[in-house]
Amino acid sequence: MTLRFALLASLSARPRTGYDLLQIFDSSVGFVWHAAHTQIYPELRRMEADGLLASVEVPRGPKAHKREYRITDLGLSALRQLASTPVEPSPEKDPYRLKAAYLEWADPEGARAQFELHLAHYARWLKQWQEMQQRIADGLDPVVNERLEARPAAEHRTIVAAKVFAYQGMSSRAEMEIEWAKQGLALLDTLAEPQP
Amino acid sequence: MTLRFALLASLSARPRTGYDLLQIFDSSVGFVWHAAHTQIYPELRRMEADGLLASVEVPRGPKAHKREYRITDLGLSALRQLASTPVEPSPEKDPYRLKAAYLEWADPEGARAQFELHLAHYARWLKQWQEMQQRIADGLDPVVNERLEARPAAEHRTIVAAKVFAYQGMSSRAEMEIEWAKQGLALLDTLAEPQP
DNA sequence: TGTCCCATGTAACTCGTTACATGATTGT
DNA sequence: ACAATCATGTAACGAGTTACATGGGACA
Repeated sequence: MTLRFALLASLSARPRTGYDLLQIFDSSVGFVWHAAHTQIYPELRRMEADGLLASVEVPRGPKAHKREYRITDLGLSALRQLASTPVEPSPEKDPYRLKAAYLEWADPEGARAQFELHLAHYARWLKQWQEMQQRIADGLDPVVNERLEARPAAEHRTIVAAKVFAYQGMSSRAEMEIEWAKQGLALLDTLAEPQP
Repeated sequence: MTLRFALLASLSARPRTGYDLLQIFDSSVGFVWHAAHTQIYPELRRMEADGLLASVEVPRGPKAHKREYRITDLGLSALRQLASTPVEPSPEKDPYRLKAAYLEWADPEGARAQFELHLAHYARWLKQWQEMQQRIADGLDPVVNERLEARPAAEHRTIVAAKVFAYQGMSSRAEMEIEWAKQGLALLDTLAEPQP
């Protein structure tokens, strides 16, 4: 259902091909919800079968085609419904904390490497998310700008605020993860010291 | 693989039945990695087939039985291997931030209800995780204590520190989520005000 | 005798990943 | 000519959820 929501939301700005959506899932939206082409293409066809999308074949060069999907009225109401229905957060499944809980079974180098990977990963993404947040706030993100053009001016404030708020949340998460990984490395140092 | 890790780790303290593990997955370990009985029972059988576990049938009453699993040497080395091998964090899939990014499609009450649910959920769990952390630090958690009894005293410091550190991470996550949800509610208030 | 709790299962389905494939177009 | 990019697909598998099912044991 979440992929569906992401696709409906992306297509609510303007019609796009599966490939266009793939690009978006490798950048903006994909910074929050990743999906592979092997999942996107079949899902688009299913959504069309369900009446949420409609598609046209667009020629490209003399022989090739691409298929462009637009959201239908049914799709729009599905999007509004998904967006408006609160969902109970699911039971936690946190692979990093789980692994950390059984740290005693790891050799020290393995444990250290894990925290360092964790740190590097979230440091890298923190940068991405912060840049994205800045870009949107400055009105420089092309995907968001396309959306603004398609929507009435009265909505612009909300649209920008929502996107900035989402990426801000991603950044907070990253900062928390970085802090935690640093504490993990510090913990390994203490555990390496001989006991008093 | 993560469920396997969780099961191996749980069984490294002492032999247990599927039902025992279920209890644990409804409390301690399950506060970090949730799993249902429909997933646990078949996985235990597969792990036995793979030689990671061995089981015996234990009578209970005159007619009924239960099956108790213990970790084998192969299982122990699999556990050590899983614990020691660093894993690259996966691409982000964050349903909360995704939904927030398209807040403009939600009706205001729906959006508010979502943030309130989010807040209540993580407030509830923050309490659980903090209590668990305290209980372990104070040597009062029965599951951790069983583990300590089964392992040499030299490891005790590491075992307790790892568990406390994991639950500390869960708490940090919860605090971040609570803060974010509060900002979301505040954002909805600003958006409800008329523009200057 | 009824109601929990103990204890374990199957089957169908959804979601997501990985591997394998194909062919046209654009630019150097 | 070749490489990179555009564009889309299938198939097998693994992980996880939901629904459906069953039966014994303990205690009031």
